[in-house]
Amino acid sequence: MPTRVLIADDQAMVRAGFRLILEGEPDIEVVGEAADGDQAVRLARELRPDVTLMDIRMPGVDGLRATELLAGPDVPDPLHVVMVTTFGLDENVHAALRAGACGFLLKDAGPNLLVEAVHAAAHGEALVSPAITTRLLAHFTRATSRPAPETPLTPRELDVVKAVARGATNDEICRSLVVSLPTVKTHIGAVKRKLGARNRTEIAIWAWESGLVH
Amino acid sequence: MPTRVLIADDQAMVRAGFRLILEGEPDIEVVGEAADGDQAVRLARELRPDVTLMDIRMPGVDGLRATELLAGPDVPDPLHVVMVTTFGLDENVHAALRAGACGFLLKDAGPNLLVEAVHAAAHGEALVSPAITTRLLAHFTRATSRPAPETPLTPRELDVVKAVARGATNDEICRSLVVSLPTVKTHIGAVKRKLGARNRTEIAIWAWESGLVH
DNA sequence: CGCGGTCTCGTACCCAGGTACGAACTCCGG
DNA sequence: CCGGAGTTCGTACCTGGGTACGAGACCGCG
Repeated sequence: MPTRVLIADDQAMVRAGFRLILEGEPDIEVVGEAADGDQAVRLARELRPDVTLMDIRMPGVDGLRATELLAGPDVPDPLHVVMVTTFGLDENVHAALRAGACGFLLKDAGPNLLVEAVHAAAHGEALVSPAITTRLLAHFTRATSRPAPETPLTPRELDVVKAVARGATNDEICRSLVVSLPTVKTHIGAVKRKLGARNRTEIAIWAWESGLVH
Repeated sequence: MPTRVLIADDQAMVRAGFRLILEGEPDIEVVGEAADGDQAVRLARELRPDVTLMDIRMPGVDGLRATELLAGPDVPDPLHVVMVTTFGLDENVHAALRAGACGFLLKDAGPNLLVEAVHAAAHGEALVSPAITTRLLAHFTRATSRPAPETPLTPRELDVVKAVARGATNDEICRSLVVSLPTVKTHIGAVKRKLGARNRTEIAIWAWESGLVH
């Protein structure tokens, strides 16, 4: 059985283009079109397509809200929504992922990627435009690797930093590491010097940025 | 001018398959093959291909180390490396991205994705297999979306939270928001109640987890 | 208009957090 | 064997953070 696709975009030319591309595939069937978010939600609920291609910017209810209604965290059986947009601004990407989208394509992505994204989404998997993936990965690696304090932290200091980054108080730390309170303060003082932090909150921030904790 | 590609995989059949797929494209040229990591590094340095397809598991120097040597953070002019593997274990993905790879494909990805990934990598952009992207996004959204304080924060409280998440002291906050110190304390008190935070560090952590700040 | 929520400010108090010393002990490498 | 680094602990002091009130001003809404 073919993959059933719903196209939601306010521009008729875009819808026609998508339909043309997708109907060239034997195992894809376009089951409907919507011109605004409201229509998209109603049609999607009625047709239950395997994949919904959703433009972000649409009159009335926009694609973001529509996606939330169809694939958001509170929806019982969420649909697979692939966001489509002309520009890949970061806020859009964040918001789209937050809303439950399982893909994010730029309109200049080319027919191949569109088809592949539909196939991936049909299996509940995600495909994202290369340009956006690049930024996503940058985000990911930036958030996952920032080592190098000029003078390295000692093992014990790392223990303290991790605890601070979890929001622990000095009292909790000294009990969890089985040392005295002055010891904890000593370590924290050393860490602050080494990292150039002015208070424990900045230590926690550093730990998060450097991927020491998740 | 065509995109010049180097293929590094210990299995000759896989190399042949890739070559067949890629040479079907008019604007892609396979300039070399390597059967292990050592060979891959030497060939890549000599040929300077636009894109290197690199298997993770290879005899001797593995794909991860080879990628580090070709695209790692300390390399002056890094090459574009796309990792290829049969299974997409998370540790591999992390390590590959850390090593400087700009793409990550599963071998069962299909010809289309392979071609698209090479095109993307040639432009310095990244394409990742849908199955892996799914997990990557899960990772991303898990780390980026934890909203829903039972009672929502007011705009002014959000201002304070952002400042706290930057590591600001109460004194700095009250000067940057042009209010008095007691006002800042009031807001922070309210935020702590709403978020169930025990101190300002936990507020900062919440802000980071919820994607309020980067 | 009256009500509720938000933002603002004040005063007062307490304690956790941070600073500044000094001083043991262990372990390791030159 | 000796020096340095790391870890531990102590005492004393000060500041910033957090709590607990109360209260006035503003604004939107029924």
